Amino acid sequence: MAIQVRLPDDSVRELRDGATGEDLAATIGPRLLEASLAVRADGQIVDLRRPLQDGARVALITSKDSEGLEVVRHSTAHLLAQAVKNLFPAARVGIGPVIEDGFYYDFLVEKFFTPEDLEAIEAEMRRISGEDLPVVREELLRNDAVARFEAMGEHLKVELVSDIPEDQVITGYAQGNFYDLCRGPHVPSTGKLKAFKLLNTAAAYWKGDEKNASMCRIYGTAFHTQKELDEHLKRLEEAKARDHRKLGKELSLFSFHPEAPASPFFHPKGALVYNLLVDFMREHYQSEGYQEVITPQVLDVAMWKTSGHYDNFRESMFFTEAEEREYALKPMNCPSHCLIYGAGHHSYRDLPLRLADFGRLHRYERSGVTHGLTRVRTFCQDDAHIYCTPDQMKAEMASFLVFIKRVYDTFGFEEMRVALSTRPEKRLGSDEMWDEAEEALAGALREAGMDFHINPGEGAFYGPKIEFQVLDALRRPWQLGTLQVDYSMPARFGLTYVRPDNTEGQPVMLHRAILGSLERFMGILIEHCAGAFPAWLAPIQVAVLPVTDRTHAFAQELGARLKAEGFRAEVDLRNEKVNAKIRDAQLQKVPYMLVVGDREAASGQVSVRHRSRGDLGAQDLGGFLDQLALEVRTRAR
RNA sequence: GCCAACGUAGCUCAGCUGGUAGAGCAGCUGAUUCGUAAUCAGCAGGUCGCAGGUUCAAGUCCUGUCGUUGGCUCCA
Repeated sequence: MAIQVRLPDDSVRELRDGATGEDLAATIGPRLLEASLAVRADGQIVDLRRPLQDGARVALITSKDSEGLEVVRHSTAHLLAQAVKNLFPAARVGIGPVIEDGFYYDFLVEKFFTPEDLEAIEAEMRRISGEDLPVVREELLRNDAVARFEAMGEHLKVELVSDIPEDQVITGYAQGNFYDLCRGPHVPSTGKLKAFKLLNTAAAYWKGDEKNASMCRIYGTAFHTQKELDEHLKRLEEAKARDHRKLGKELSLFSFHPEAPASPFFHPKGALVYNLLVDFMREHYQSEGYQEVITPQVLDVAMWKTSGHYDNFRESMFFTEAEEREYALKPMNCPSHCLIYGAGHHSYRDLPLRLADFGRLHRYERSGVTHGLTRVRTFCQDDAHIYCTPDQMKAEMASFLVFIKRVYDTFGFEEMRVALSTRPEKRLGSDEMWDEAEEALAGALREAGMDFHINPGEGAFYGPKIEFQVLDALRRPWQLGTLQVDYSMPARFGLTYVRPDNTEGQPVMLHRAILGSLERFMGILIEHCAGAFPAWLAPIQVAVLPVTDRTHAFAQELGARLKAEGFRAEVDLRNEKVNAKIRDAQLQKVPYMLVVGDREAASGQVSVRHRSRGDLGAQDLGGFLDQLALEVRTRAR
């Protein structure tokens, strides 16, 4: 008996019955056999030593294929578990899946692993890899699996076995003295695993439930080649260098203080950038037909009960009390806007009414979840609510989609990912309302030709939402904007408008933000541009650097001129060499430096240095001013 | 909130097994007048996050607490 398999180049190869991917590789060549990690058979990736089916389309996966990476990472997770069991026999293993940039494995241990432990574990992994142990798959009967893991004392694995559906084949993998419950597939032997690194430890609950035992999670990553691993590690270093918390300190943008945990204090330079971002949005609001409002910080709890926040959002709110009346700090602006809407009569002719608000919001975030500027307890959104008739909703959504694209483009966020979050369990309103709202959003995206995926159950309590993600310079995704449909809040606040036929209708409310939280956006922007803000946002746009104190007067004149022209300039009169002044301006990421010495004082010109383009030579001041003005006005990146 | 780690001068960090706190940068003063990423010298700067405890003696050990970090979970 023989079987036939079809290779990627459509050639057909005949093999003996029961032949495996390994056999196939061997028939093609020893080098391919050596390089093979797994095999893709009819679209599914399986172990190299699994028998192939007659007629299957097969492809051998080697380190050249990106899709083998998951197999490598998963096998490296097993390697990690084996090393841990060798060094810490008392450790009990949990789960060890592949994640976006690597893998992790959870261990139940008495004492948490230290960084030194991690090094020892990694060394042990290298030793085991050097032994090149074969990785052997085995199918198990349910009872045998339970008995086996019980005998090993791996009670967590026993628990996992019982969670496996009845109709599923249970498999285990052995490598040397290590045995693990696993679906696979895996590399054929531990020697295939060479390029890996353990990164850090963290606590995690068994099955992610905080009622369960806390385990020690080890994160690591693995690649096909050392070169790819090194590149990845370099990227991590780069991300660390761009960390907005570090840059925020270095560039004196903001600070944090225990007196107000997780609440940023913006220093003059940070506040400047912050306000420029607000100005930028205001400018767009002008042309997009938004009107700005200002609403209170502290509002009666009764209103939060009306809006539904009290029942659905209470655990994220701050409360206060005066004259025996209970108040809450606003976590959102929407109810206030409903009060404004409700303060007058509205005709269909008045709609859409677009109310924007840069009000400060406070949300109680549990300690431990906060992070720099990206997750804080007080922030401000480029928030707005659009009240419109059901007929107008579509057009409003469409123009918003154009608007948001334009804004992201300004910052160089060219790639956008879109997700539609649908009804959560805890929600207001009827199922029909949710059907309609979800369909409206999906329809708007389809008409705009935007691809999106669905996050089931992730919507806000008052309505479904579109979430807009951008990719930063390091291609890390960040969620910024949102567009939400809300029928509930207008109903709860009894909002109405008069239709052309003089009957009363209920407006639809769209919640929308583009930058999201200004705080968070600033953090993301800092990391995106590595602290080197585009000229229009740079706290200092021009540093004037006199070479000697003979040119101080000329430098000060220049500084005054720049300021008079509306630029943010600083003159460095310190008793330092020009090299030192340049260095400091570079470190502060100042876009332009004007080096002025005797030559410039005599000619009246300026020597321009750009922070990334270097020395641009001498030019007339007028030319420089025009060019900078253009750069600022167009918000060039 | 939970688990773990960390908290020393404005910043970055050193301070081994307990013996009475140190460097570089920044700052101040002076010298130097210099051409595209750090001129030299001197001075000053700390109740070692905070509160207890152990000890003859605590930055160091223990307990509590606050904050930060990495995660869990949640989210803009």
